[in-house]
Amino acid sequence: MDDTIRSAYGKGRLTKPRATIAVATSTMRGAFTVEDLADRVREGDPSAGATATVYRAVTAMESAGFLERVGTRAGSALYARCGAHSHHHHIVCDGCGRIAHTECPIETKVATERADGFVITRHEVTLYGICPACAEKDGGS
Amino acid sequence: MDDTIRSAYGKGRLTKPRATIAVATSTMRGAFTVEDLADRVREGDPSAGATATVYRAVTAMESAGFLERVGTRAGSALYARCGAHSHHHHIVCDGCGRIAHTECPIETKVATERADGFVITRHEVTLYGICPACAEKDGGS
DNA sequence: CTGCTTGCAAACGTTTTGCACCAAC
DNA sequence: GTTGGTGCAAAACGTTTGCAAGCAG
Repeated sequence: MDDTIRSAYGKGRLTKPRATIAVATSTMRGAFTVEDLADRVREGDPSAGATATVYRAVTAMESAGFLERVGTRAGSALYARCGAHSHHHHIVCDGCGRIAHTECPIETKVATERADGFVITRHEVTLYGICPACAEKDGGS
Repeated sequence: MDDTIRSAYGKGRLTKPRATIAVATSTMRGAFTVEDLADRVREGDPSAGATATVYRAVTAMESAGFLERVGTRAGSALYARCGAHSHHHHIVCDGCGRIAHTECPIETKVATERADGFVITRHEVTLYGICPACAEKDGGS
């Protein structure tokens, strides 16, 4: 766990606020916004978690491959920790933010070669839905 | 062409600014941001094209199915006119914004049924790349 | 006439940045 | 001691909204 936190920022420095922020990511149940994460950080340590710091930490963790941007909700970017999987995409629960992974639905040749003469360099695929827990909670409604 | 413009806003009113804005959409070569469109509108009629008006017009045209949101670039929403195709997705050129269409790569059963127990309600798929023209322009570089 | 649309400006929420201070290496 | 990280506040960004005036239907 400790080495996990150390890896969160790649070769960046591991300061106390950064450690707190990295730990906070593991307490988030699924996808979260930067503000969600900042709130969680402040719960444990009100002196830490300045918004700007959390934004910078999230950017650093994303660069290090520790976090992934998994979608958007109400104009805010959603992030999540999802280990070192290979190329994949995400299913984000509109109810609770829980995420699941899916394999890339785009055939390799389409994704990296040509489509209509375009050379595809990257793609974004995000699915949104309702997770089993939220489906059960909402029940018949 | 005239009836095309009339259809742009569905049953909304067709005012002069709105007509100008609708015409401007057809002069855009591919995907464009709202600000891009507003600039184009102002080129022809500096008195028209207040940012708020263009935003409202774009929203109205999107509701009417005349425009589609096709992706994101540098934090701004990208829109494009793409006729009345059925369900499809877009390939956006990172060079010039030109777009192409692709069929949905997500099998229907995955897209609308279940994946990891999630009930998928919607999905976003956008490909980014370089169009043939931009590839040629950049040439050997 | 009615009420949708306009333009302006101000508000909004998210994210970024300038700066002086401080702590990790 | 050098460099990168922190916190604050302010700015930047795209976008939305309140309002009085205007024009389409």
